[in-house]
Amino acid sequence: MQDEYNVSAIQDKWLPIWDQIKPFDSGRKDDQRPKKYVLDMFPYPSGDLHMGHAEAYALGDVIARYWIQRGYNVMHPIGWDAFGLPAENAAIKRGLDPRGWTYENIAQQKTSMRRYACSFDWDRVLQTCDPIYYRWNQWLFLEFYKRGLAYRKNSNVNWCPSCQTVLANEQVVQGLCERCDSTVTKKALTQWYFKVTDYADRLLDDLNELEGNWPQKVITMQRNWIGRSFGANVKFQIEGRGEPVTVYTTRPDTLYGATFMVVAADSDLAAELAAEAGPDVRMKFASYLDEVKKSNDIERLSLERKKTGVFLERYGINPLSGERVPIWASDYVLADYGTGMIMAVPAHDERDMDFALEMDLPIRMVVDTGEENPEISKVATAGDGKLVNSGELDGLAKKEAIARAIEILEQRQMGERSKNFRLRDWLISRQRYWGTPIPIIHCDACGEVPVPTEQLPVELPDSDGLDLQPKGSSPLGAASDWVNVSCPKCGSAAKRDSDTMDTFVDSSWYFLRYLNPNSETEAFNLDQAKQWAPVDQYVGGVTHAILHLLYSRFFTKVLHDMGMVDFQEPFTRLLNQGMVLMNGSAMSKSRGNLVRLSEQLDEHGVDAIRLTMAFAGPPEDDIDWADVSPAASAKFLARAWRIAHDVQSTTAAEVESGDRAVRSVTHAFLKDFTDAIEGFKFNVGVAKCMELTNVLRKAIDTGCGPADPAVREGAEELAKGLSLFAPYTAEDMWQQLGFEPSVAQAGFREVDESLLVKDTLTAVVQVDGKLRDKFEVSTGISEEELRALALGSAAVARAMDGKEAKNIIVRAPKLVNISTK
RNA sequence: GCCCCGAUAGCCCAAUGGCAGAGGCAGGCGACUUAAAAUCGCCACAGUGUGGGUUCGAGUCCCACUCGGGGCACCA
Repeated sequence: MQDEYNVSAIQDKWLPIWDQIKPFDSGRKDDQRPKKYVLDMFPYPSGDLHMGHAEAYALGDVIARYWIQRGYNVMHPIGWDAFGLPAENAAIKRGLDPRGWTYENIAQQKTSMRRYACSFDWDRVLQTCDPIYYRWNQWLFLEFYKRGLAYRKNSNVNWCPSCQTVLANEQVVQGLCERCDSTVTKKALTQWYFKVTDYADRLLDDLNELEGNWPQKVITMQRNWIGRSFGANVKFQIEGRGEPVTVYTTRPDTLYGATFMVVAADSDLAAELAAEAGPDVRMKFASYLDEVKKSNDIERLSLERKKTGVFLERYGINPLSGERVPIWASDYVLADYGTGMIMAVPAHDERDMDFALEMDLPIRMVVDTGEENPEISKVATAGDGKLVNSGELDGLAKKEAIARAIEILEQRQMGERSKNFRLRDWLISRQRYWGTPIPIIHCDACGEVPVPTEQLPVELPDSDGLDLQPKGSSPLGAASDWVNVSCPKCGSAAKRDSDTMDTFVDSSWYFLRYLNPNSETEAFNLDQAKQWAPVDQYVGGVTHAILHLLYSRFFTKVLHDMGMVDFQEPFTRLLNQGMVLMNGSAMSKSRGNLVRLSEQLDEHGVDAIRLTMAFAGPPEDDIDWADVSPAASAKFLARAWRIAHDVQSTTAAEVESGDRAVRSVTHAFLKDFTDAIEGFKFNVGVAKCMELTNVLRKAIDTGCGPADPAVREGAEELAKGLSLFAPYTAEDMWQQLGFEPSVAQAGFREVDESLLVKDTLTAVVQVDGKLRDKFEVSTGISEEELRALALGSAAVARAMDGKEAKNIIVRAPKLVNISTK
């Protein structure tokens, strides 16, 4: 046993011992402990771990280790989100095989993670690029397909010219590619989709159950993203067209104010309406459409941009007023929202107002909101008010008018109540190599034919000889041995679908795969799912607030409907950790402010870095590495270690006979520490450990001395508390105290409430809210006694300065407040 | 433009409506030492972004504003 705290020695010493005793094995059949599933978002293997990983895994580990310490059977697995573009791009750049590159990175990260001493169950590791994993992506895809939840359609999709692949809506941020920041363009392509919109209502409504357990921010972002609105579908007859067209509006009350209609320029309907107009219109429309197609989302969404459009010289008939309204085509109406056509009410909609002003179209106020008449002010009013100029709706308030308008439309069979979502279906096919092949075979005779499940997995062909350079179509198409197959239905020559799946498919259900990551016979075991799932605590960055979390929620609901899981939400609680910054900005090589994790670990030790991460502040806040001091963390750990080292009583010491004041501090620590950790206030938890350390130091040096059993009791609980942040140090302390490993499972002492009760405390007297006197009183003092004491105080009399006490509030035993006003 | 979160000491951060300070960093002083490091001890520093309000009492609750961060933003 060493006499000095030696960081590198204890790191080398404990790792092999933990490997042997496996304190974090969650797979024991006879385990009687209650269950807890703690999950960290799995990493992408793009090189070694960095500071951001170090923070995330330090915090997740605090939670996992806390519940182990509290006697739970904690499943805390890790794996790798191993498919995806970065591996492929890096592989292309270096002329390597993406597979080899990926597995090398995984090996390196795994080594780093083990050294970082995360409480992972290393028997549950998964890698999404393993056929044994992605086979079940394919199986799930086919199950979705069977249920009509996976389908192919042709539409204008987001296209990243740099990545040379399509993107899901969620992957386009401000018109830019989420990955590479290129400007995203549109392209008409036939692509695979998952029908998330079928689940839109549930995805929105079930957010209510997460309230309080997920960060409000994430819930709000998901609500915005799903974007449900209620309104009405309204039919307008079109002159010279047999069928009426339907428009969606949230304001059917303003129907009488509809002075024109607008159809999305890039919609089929616009093309049709233009085609049947005069040659003049056809020409103007064609050139306008050309321009619209050239512009990208950034230009389209620019606020300064003037509205543009073409009058189609066609007219619709207002179903309520019978009025004839002109139809325009414009790009400010979206083809893929609602019906791609709107009724425009410039008086009460800012966008329609802008268009009306631009094109000199009439404005008619139909809701008097009390603001200036929009016909004059040229400013649209959207608030509540009284309906005017609206026939049978006149005099009604907005809400009643909406209901009444829908009622009338329904009576006349010219419309009905309706709702719409901002959420679109999830585009899942990608024209890249390093992903899960879509298990469909295209046959000229039979069409889309699912690969029979017994033929799964459809393994990725070797990348040898394939050109992985992005070129707009999947590299797999060129793997002729692989792509050419016979149709499973009719046997004639057919081709495999050569696209691969979005990697967000992989991560949408991985938390269930951890239950039995090596199974060849099922995606996950249903009984195991009953036992372990859903995830009790999920930990990860807020960057996945929409994408990954929405998709996982969608998958969970589908799996629920398939009868495979008995819950509807995958992640019961969610903690979003912040980022690690340096001098106020994100670390990057190009900024020159990169802090290397490996160097930090070498310099200060694993425990000090982990502790620094936990102590820096609330977990959801960003950590500026310039503001924290890993050296100070190391110093504190040495100080804590010496406490254990200095203890002179044996494990047989009777704590009851120990110094009461020290014991009282230890038990208060147990209570406060527990509260802090459960409330995610890890920084406070660390501070409590420091406080206890300070008290024990004093007790040893100048108090009851190192042989007092109370000091041992305190040191033991300190080691257990520290085990959440600094596993090596804590384990070594535990050994210094005479115990066998592992401290991770030692379990906190029960809080002895009787030790928390104090005989006396300091009561304070305020005069008009200001502190004027204080004195020691018995905790059992009565209100009358305390009042008398306060009124008898000379300091209080001075403060009252002869004024009369108007009101005396007594809160025995702590406080008296005398007001004189 | 709309919505959300935040603002406490030189810095990072604590504080069930009840004494503004738990903890740390940086700083100062002292003990130990031949000296330094390490260690140990002690000290100082703000009245809580601004202005109102509720209350016996407000960092904490309410309203308005300023600044900072984040989200959404032609979705009819």
